[in-house]
Amino acid sequence: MQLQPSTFAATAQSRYAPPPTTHRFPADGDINLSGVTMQFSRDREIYGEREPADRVYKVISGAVRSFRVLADGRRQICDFFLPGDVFGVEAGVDRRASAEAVSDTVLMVDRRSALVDSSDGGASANRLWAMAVADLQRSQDHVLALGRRSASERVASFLVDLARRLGDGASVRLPMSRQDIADYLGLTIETVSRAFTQLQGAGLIEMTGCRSVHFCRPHALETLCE
Amino acid sequence: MQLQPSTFAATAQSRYAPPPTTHRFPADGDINLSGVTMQFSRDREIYGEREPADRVYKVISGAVRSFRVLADGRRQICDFFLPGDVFGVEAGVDRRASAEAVSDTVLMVDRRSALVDSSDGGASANRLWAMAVADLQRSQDHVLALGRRSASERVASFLVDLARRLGDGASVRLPMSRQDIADYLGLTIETVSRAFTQLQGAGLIEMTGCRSVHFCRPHALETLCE
DNA sequence: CGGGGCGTTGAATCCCGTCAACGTCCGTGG
DNA sequence: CCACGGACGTTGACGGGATTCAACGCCCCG
Repeated sequence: MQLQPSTFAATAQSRYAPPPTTHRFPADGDINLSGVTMQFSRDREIYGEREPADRVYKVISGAVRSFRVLADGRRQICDFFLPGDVFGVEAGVDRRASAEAVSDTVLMVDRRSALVDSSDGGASANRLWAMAVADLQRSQDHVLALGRRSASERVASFLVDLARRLGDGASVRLPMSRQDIADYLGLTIETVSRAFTQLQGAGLIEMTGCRSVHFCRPHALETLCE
Repeated sequence: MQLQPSTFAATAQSRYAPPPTTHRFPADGDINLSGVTMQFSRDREIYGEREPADRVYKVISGAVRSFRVLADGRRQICDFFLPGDVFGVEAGVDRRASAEAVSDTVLMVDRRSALVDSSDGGASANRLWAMAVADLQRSQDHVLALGRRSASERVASFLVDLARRLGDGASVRLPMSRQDIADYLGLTIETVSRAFTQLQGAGLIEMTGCRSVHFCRPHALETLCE
């Protein structure tokens, strides 16, 4: 991991670049990081598998994917991190996944020890525990989707989750490509694309641009997710 | 949740009942529970979804499945807990999954508060955090398997994982039914069965009884898992 | 001997993956 | 200005792996 130039590289195409979003509700706002910010241009690696897990991050703007790859190149995205999310704490001594910037991204970085060895009588340790439990619950939702949902149901629950985290409840702007969505949902880009058109055909969503989704019947969409 | 009679019900068929196994390595032995033991006969509920998460458990003998079900009855097993494992800590105020005894099972139970509000300056909170992180890593392995592995690969990695936890490295005795395995791996019982015969046909395993697996080429089996 | 629980096997079906073609948008450069 | 190329997304045709539906075998037990 190294410092990036302070201006983004030209890899970001304006067509796909989302308007800069900043989390309105500082859900993890009580986590104080040192205030050092770093910028990562699209597809830039933040950390790699098996590297020492000595830093923690908070997303200021942009988006991050955490993933693992099998020996033959199959990739599984474990989670996306969005503005306001803290990540990099969910590890032992070494990383078990890689992390990359989905789009041009600004992160706040701190040494992990700043969170771990605090002398506040266990309060911060409790906070770390709560964060790990929240990550675990997200991961188990993921397991449920991958194990027991159809392609369209996976896409629907993905959209609902994304809308809760950065949408206004009626629409979302997707920060990631179809390939990223496919690798998160255990599908292929073609199947993801077909699921979108299928949900649109059912009158559940409307695509206003391939990265912008409007929810026509939010309740019906949530019903698909159990 | 209520106390079970001290003798097991007759639901356990001797044919499938594994020999009582007790973890030889007390991996979580530093977690001191109160010493109250409870017995659960096969398929008995330990706790249900949405119940208050006020107790923690440690498996003494037997096995436990943690699972969630969709509205239409599809079931996804999130994890199995084996002798030595501590579970029930991985929750917020309410349970997000149900837990049942896979076979006749003995648990040690304690109030969750006994672990959480300790006054040891955060040492126990750190231990809780480490446990949650370990659960998270297991869950992410699960995500990888469900998202990007074929049926045979899932069964292979399941066997390898199980052998590491309660086998002797060369063979395992499965505590759970084909239906449980299927619901853990996101498959059907028929597909699981075919994967077993396929692995056997490839000379990787040998079935000595449908609940007993011998590893003919352990290294080749692990290679299948990445 | 008959019945039920559990597991295996076979045949047909279906959903998703694979392969390919095409469309769109954007940037580049003649 | 338009031609060209590349990245990304969509759609269609086809094939394959998993599911579905069904039959059968095994074992235990009444």
